[in-house]
Amino acid sequence: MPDPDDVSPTLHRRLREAILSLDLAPGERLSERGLEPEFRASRTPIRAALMRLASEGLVRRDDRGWRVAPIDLDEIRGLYEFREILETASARLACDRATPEDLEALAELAGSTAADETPEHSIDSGTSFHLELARLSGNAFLISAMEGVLTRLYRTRWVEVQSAESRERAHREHTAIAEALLAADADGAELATLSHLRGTGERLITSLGESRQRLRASGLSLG
Amino acid sequence: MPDPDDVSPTLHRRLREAILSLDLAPGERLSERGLEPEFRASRTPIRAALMRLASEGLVRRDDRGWRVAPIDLDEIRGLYEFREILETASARLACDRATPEDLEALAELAGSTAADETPEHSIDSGTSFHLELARLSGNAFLISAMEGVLTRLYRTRWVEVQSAESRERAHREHTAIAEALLAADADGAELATLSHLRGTGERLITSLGESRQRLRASGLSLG
DNA sequence: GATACCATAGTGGTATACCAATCAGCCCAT
DNA sequence: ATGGGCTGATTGGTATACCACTATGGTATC
Repeated sequence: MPDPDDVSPTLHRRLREAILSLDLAPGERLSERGLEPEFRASRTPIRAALMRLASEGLVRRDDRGWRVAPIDLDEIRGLYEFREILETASARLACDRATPEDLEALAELAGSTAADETPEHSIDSGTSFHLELARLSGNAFLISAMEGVLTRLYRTRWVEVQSAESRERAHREHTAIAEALLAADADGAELATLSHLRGTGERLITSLGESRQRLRASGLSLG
Repeated sequence: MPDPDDVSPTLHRRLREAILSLDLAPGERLSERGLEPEFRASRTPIRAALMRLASEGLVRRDDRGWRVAPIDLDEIRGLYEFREILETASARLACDRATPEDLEALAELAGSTAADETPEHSIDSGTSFHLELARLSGNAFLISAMEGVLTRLYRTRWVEVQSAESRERAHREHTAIAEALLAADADGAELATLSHLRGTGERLITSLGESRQRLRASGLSLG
C-alpha cells in the first residue's frame, strides 16, 4: 500500500514494504544489526525506522529485541469493529460534505475494481476506495485512523481477493455505497458500508481461521 | 496525562510532561542538542523521544528541526468531531459489554469530579472518566485512539475547568452518562455522551478563540 | 553421567564524532 | 549607503564505539 509521505524509497518505506509483502514473515524476530546488511544502512536509521513501524503496529518490541507484528485473529476482529465505527462515520460525514465531483470520483474508484482482473489490482483499488471514502469525511483524524487500520489489515489481503466471486462482490458493494452517497442518502450509505464491512470481516476471519488450521498442520504459523 | 506505559521517569515521559504542562510552549522550536543539558541526555535518546512524541502529535517536524505542536483551533475542532465518533461508539459498546461492577466504578469516577474543589483534580478525574468509558468498550483500538485524542486535547484543560459552574456541569453530565449505562439504555447513553461533548467542545472552542484574541493583543500566541 | 558455573557472543541503549545542508551575519566592493 | 558574496555556526542525518545485560553452550567438577 502506498505510503502517503515518502516518495523516495526511504529506509522506513523499504522496511515497511518488506513487512507488508510478507517478505519479512509475521512474528519473525528482527535485530537492528541483523538488518544492516540487507538494507545497507547503519543501526541508527534502522532503529528509527523500527520505532516508526512500531507506532504503525507493523513491528513490536519483544522482551529484548523486535519482531514483525504477528497476524492475530483477535486483533483483526478488533480492527474490523473499530473500522465499522470509523467508516460508517466517514460515510455520514462524506454525505454531508463531499461535492458531487468528489462522489463521482469515488464511484469511479468503485467501478474500477470490476475491470481489473488481477487480484493485485483489486486489492489496491479496494484500498483506494476505502481510503478515499475516509478522505471525503474531511476529518484529518478520521483519515489518519483509517490509514492505520488499513495498514494493519493489509497483510491479510491475499485471502480477500482469492476468488473472482469475492472481487465481484466487493465491486457491487462499493458501488452501492457510492450510489447511496450520490443520492445523498446518509442512512443508506451508512447501512451499505456497515453490511459491506460486516460481511467482508466475517469472511476474512473465518478464512483466516481455516488458513491457520492448515498452516499449523503444515508446520507454519502466522506469528 | 498519565502515561500508560512508562512508570519510571523516562526521557520520553519527562519531555511529554514538559509539553503538556506548557513548560515547553506550544509552537516553540526545539533542537535536539539544545535539549541535552535540560534533560541530561544525549542526542540519541532525545531524538527517539521526539520521534515518539511526534507520533503522538505533541511535536512536529519543521523544515529543519522540531517544534512543539501549536494549539490549532481547526485541529481542536477536528479532534472534537473525531471524539464524538469514538466516544458515542464507546458508550454503545460499553452498554453491551461492561459488567455492573465496571459501571459502578465508572459512576464512582463521575461522582468524584464533584467532590474535588481544585481545578487540577477536576481535570484528572474528568480525563479518567472518559478514558475509563473507552476502556469499557473493550476495543483496544478504540481505547488507543481515545488516549491519543485526550493527549492532544490535554493542553487546553485550563480553560475547561476555570469556573466552578463548568466543573459542576461536567459532574452532572458524566453522572447522566453513567446512569444511562447502568440502566442499560444504550440510546440514552449515546445521546448523553453526544450532548456532553457538543457542549463542552463548543464552549472550549469559543473560549479558545477569545483567549487567542486576548493573547494576540498582548503579543503572545498559542503557536 | 549430571550439574553447576563461567566464558562468550549477541541484544538493545547510549554517547559521540563526522557529514552535508542551510541560515545568519559581516565584510568588502561598488 | 547598499548590495553581493563569503564564512562560520547550527541544524538534523548517519555511522560507530562502548556499555550493561542476558541467554547459551561448553567445560570442569562432583
